[in-house]
Amino acid sequence: MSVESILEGLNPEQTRAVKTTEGPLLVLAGAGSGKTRVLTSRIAYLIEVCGIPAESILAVTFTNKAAGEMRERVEKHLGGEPRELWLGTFHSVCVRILRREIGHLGRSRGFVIYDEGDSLGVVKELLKRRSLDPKVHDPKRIRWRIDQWKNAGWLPSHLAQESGFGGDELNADLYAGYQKLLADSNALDFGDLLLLTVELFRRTPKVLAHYRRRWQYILVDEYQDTNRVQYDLVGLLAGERANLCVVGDPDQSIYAWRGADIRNILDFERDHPEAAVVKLEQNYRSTQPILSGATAVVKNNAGRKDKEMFTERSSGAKIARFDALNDREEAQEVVRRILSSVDGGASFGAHAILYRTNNQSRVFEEELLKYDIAYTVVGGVRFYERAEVKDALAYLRLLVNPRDDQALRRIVNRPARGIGKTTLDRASERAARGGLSLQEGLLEYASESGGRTAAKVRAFLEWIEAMREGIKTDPVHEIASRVLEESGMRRALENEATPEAESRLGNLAEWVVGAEDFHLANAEVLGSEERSGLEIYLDQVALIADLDNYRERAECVSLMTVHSSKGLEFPHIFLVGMEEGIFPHASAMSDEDGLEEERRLCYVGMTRAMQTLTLTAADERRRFGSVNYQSPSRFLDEIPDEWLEETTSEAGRRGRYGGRSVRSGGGSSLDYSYSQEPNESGAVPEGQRVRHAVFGDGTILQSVGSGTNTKLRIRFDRVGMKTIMVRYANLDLI
DNA sequence: CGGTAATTCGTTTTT
DNA sequence: CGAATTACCG
Repeated sequence: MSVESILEGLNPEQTRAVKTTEGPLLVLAGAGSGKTRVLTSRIAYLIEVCGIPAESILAVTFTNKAAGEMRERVEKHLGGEPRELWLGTFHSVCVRILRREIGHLGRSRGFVIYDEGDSLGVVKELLKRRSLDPKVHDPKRIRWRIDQWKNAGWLPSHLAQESGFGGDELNADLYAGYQKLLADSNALDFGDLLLLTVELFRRTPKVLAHYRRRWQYILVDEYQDTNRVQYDLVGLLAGERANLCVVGDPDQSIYAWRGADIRNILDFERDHPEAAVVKLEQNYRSTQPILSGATAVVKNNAGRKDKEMFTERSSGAKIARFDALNDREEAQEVVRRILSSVDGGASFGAHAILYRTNNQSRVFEEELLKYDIAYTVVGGVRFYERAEVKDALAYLRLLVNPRDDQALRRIVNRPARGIGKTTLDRASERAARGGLSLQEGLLEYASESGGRTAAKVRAFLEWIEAMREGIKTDPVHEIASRVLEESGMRRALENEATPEAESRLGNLAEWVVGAEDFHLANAEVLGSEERSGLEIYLDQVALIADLDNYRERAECVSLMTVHSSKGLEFPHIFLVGMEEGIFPHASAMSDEDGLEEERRLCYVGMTRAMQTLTLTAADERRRFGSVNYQSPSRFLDEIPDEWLEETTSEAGRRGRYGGRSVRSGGGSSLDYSYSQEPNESGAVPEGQRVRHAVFGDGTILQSVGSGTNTKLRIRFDRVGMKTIMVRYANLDLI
């Protein structure tokens, strides 16, 4: 591969960022400025042009998705991915290091990774052992506090030397206890992965020297979102005179709540006085109104590093603003606009609905369902966090690590096998007293007492032991199906015979397929690895965020939080719920820092849009069952009129609300009830001609289901076949 | 012990 | 309002 083809199509600044390979480099890359392109070209340039061996390069991102995208593009440049190149998330890189080196910290290399739920379980267990009332000492808050400490780089052992625990003696003590419990279970939580890697490097200079020598070139993506531990980690690896390239955009720093410190990027030049700085200011994504509108908002932040983005897409629609009466109408209007955009030739997949908080997705989902529009929700209840999938995974975890108390707790009685709370409490007590794992506690209990329950416990433990046969060698999906069969999970769900159970079975089937995909994708590597396929699989799923699995499907509207949308782009963006208290969120409104982060978040959301951007707000919003009165977000006022266009809905004002002027008509409030037409009983004559507000006229072909869940298969003259819920659809008989 | 009824509780954003 | 945890009875 030639220099020319690597640099082809890059603008002068991008080229400079690629070619400045020696010494520290700060790339300030605005939204849509081709940052990923620069990073991947740089890797290709280092390898192909400078002749740097791939193993000397480390590239770190925040999400697996970003890592995957980079990997793909590097492959394209180089015609194959060099195996020795380390390219991954902070967390996955740390896991890889710890799997080799954690012995230096006196820990076992066979550790499991605890997710947030597991970690909360540990806190609860700890409170129980300390006889502390969870009502008084909120487990969630304690877990959060511990997590903050970890993000800030504090271990309990630092307590003596430092004052960072700030008089919070009880929590500091609980933190120590929490770490002890984790260690007893041979488990690490997310924070530990980073924190212990830093600790490892600090305590064993020999190990640090090894990795430092290896990685002569380090690249860090999204540097503005690094927290203290990540900053330390990068600093340790890069050393004094590092070829360290960090890429980021201070305006897109949106993770302060997770410990990210925007100063890491703002102070890069102070940390590395000899650093070169490249600013990428050309936006290749958005039209002028979108870019200008978004920039105008973020410019209201004080202490901002100035940066002037520009675009050559000077034409384009203004930013649309729509004020709805309530959240329902807001959703209806958004869906209506999506449909009309699709009528105009766009695909559903070109549209994304972005909101501040996950719970806002609900109304939009309902509306999309009404019109039978396919959609995907990113985040919310993630696949690997669904109860049944977590259960199944817990079985696998327990097979690998008998000391995984949280996994055992989860599945010991699922499906019900007569080992209930009391038994578990007794076992747990023994475990606490004798310093045993929960499984050992159970064993002790079962061998010391007779009776029916003890027999059941023995049977269960023996079964688990038997299941451990072959887990080192068998393909993951085979172990997975074995667990589903033999544990009785599958049978229990089948016997339930409810739609929920049905969907769970579906999820589990999908899970097994996923495991098989894993096996196939890694088949050639697995034999040569020291660790078993199952172990590697468990590492991987532990670090998967929902976004990582997200594949854009051309026919699907995407729904996600603004946070999740970072790094993505869509031709048409709907940024919804633009109201005080929601966006900016109430919890961030009291201090200036919080407000500025919200503003950056707003900037991130707006700059996802390529062609059109629609901002919506509602006057009334249902929350906790009661109605709240909302006022429009201050961010709306911060967009100059020149780029903004207020629009009203045609269809929304007519017909549906009986021609009432819903806005200025003087307090007539829209009720939430749905039209029940064609009739209440749901008995709809097939062949009946109907008129739909959006789809137009059509003929009913089939009626499925009964009561409020009746669905109609309708062939519309204009848009073809649709399946529609009677309960929701506003149908008129004609 | 296990299922159902009652009550409580909550909403930020996530690797 | 709805999910999730707890209380209670069979």
